[in-house]
Amino acid sequence: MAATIRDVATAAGVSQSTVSRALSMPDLVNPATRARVLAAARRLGYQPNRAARGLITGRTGNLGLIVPDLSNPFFSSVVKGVQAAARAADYSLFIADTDEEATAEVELLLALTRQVDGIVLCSPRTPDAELARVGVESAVVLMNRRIEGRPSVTVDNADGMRQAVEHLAALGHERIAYVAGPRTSWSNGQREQGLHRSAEDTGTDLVHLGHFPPRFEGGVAAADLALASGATAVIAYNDVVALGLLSRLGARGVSVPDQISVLGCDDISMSAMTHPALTTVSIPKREAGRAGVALLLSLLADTAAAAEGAPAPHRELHAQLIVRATTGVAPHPDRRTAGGHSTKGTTR
Amino acid sequence: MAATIRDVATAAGVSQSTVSRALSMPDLVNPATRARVLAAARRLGYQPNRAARGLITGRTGNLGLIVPDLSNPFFSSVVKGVQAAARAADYSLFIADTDEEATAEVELLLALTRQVDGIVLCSPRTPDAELARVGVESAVVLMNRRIEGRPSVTVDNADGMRQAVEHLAALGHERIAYVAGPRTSWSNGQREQGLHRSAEDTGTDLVHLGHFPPRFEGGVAAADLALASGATAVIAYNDVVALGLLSRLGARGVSVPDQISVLGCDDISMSAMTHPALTTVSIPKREAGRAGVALLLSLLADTAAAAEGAPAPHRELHAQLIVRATTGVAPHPDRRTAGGHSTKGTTR
DNA sequence: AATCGGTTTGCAAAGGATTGCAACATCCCG
DNA sequence: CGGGATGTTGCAATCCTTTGCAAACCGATT
Repeated sequence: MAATIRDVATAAGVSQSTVSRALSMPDLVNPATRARVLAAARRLGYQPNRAARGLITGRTGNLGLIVPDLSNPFFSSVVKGVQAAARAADYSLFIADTDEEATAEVELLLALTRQVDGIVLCSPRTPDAELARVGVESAVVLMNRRIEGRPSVTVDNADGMRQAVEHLAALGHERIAYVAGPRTSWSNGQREQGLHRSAEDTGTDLVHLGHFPPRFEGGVAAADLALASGATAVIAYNDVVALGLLSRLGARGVSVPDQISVLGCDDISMSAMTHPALTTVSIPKREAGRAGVALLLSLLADTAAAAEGAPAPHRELHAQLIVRATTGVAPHPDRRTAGGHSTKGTTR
Repeated sequence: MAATIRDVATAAGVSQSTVSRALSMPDLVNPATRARVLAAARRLGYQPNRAARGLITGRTGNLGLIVPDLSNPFFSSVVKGVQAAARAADYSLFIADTDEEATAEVELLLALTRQVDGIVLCSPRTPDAELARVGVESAVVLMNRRIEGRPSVTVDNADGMRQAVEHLAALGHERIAYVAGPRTSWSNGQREQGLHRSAEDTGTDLVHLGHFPPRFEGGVAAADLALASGATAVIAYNDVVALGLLSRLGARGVSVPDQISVLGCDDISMSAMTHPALTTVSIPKREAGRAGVALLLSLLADTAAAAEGAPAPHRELHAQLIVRATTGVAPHPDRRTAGGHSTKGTTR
């Protein structure tokens, strides 16, 4: 069927080795010969057989990506970044979705490892200890999760939250509710810490509202709690949750931002388009994806350095508050109603 | 590093061939031997090298999936269905996103074909003629696109639209606008045809509003045209567009469904959660994904039949109207304002 | 005891590309 | 003109599995 390297060799009147070299180590063959080989290869539509190459090089030319939920717009953006970077480097990409199930992560990791050179593990929900225990042959880059001694790409969530809190404080808000995401989310932990510190620094009250699934319905469920908490502003774990909040608030006839301000995180594309448009802490999703692949490729390039216990590379991206229309000056104090438990400047 | 079949053979005291057979053609080896082999394999953590196997069998054990836009919730649901089915059949899945660019489709198709046994091509934007010209070695199943002689999975869009129009007609609507999706979308064409016919059958006016990108902003842009058209109900190409419509209508202070009814298509998860919840034509997305893989696998199972010009298998799924809160009885005639061009019972 | 049918097993040949090593050619310098 | 350095090319081994074919083995029949 498909042309093999032998066919090209015959057509060009050289040996297989010369063809191989002409294609992958161009400066080792005579320019004239190379031209002949390239011409023959093109004419025959030759494309090296990946399996055969992989067999001898031990490399697959594939990368893997594991995400908690493809239908979460945050992750689909990350996927796009990973995809673009992988394609640019001539790698193919296996994508797997764990449906937010922690057990599936390890399973997929093990299943994938044999077929890829490296894996980007995005926002893993598996506990540190267990994750550390899993030994995989392929290089693994963590995303949105920091574990000592492991390469990773993260976002400065704490700083993002600081920007958010300072913005709200400047608008006169003195009591802010946080709608927490999954307990197993590292990013959520980082955000809580950042909020905690910033609340202390700015002298604002922080109300912590339970853990909610990072989906629209999570926000819907949290809205009533947020209202009852007496907070004049709500920061949501992510934009999807924030949209859920807005929806429920709208349904209850609560005006945003006049009666309550809402602030999201991630900056998914829909956030800019709702009415009113959502104020949010923007995270460079595509960039994170690209950075993850870049890190992975650098790891693959010198496995030597990796084995030698060079410090695990780490890349931290910046988060940026984007002020749109769901945040405004705090309503006059006597408009607020009390309720919800709170502690001055603490997360719980 | 990893154990090879030789290691297992040595450990079990048999030849490589016996190991191979014990694992993949169990009834060809003596039960006692098989047990010994299996034990050794497990002990050594042996897993066959996919590249080596692929080299000789000519199969990769991989499937490919090409979709226009991963961040469109419709497609991420399809992806989940495909993913689940592929995993269940012990295939790995390459996923590629074309960013709604038709040229990328053929490119990806060609790049992927060498590394997979089969490809699900979802909602391709490439014209029929060009698509027919591309010869790929791997089996290809079309999804949301019907081309004579090619295996495909589709949804009965026309029937879905019929349900939508009949629902609106029953509510007293006499003038319905359709916000069209991409010109290159086959589904969009099917929906237009279905609408056309149903409009004639029910004797309602149909206003065709240009082609819009199948995204939120498409709906935002279309909303003003819809209002100006004098229609009392709008059917959107898909839910995302419908959400855009709702957003803009809300911003303009138009009440849904009192002043105008809105109807989407796809039934993405967010549609059930907006306020008011979106009436929509539900499409079995996951099921479509599963069906695509099933078709692909059946094709792979008997390539003989395929070569013999057996009729290309086709599977058509049913669409189902889900009435929620964005459709209501038509406003009293004199409330309406004229405008927009229309033709009784036609699509253009 | 030789033969036969049926299982079970091993040998060895693919499959397509990469790569260490050796061979050869060429050229410069002494 | 010989020797060494440099630049090109080919040979052949290697990666790990699968599989056609033949050998070995078994009990049973003639």
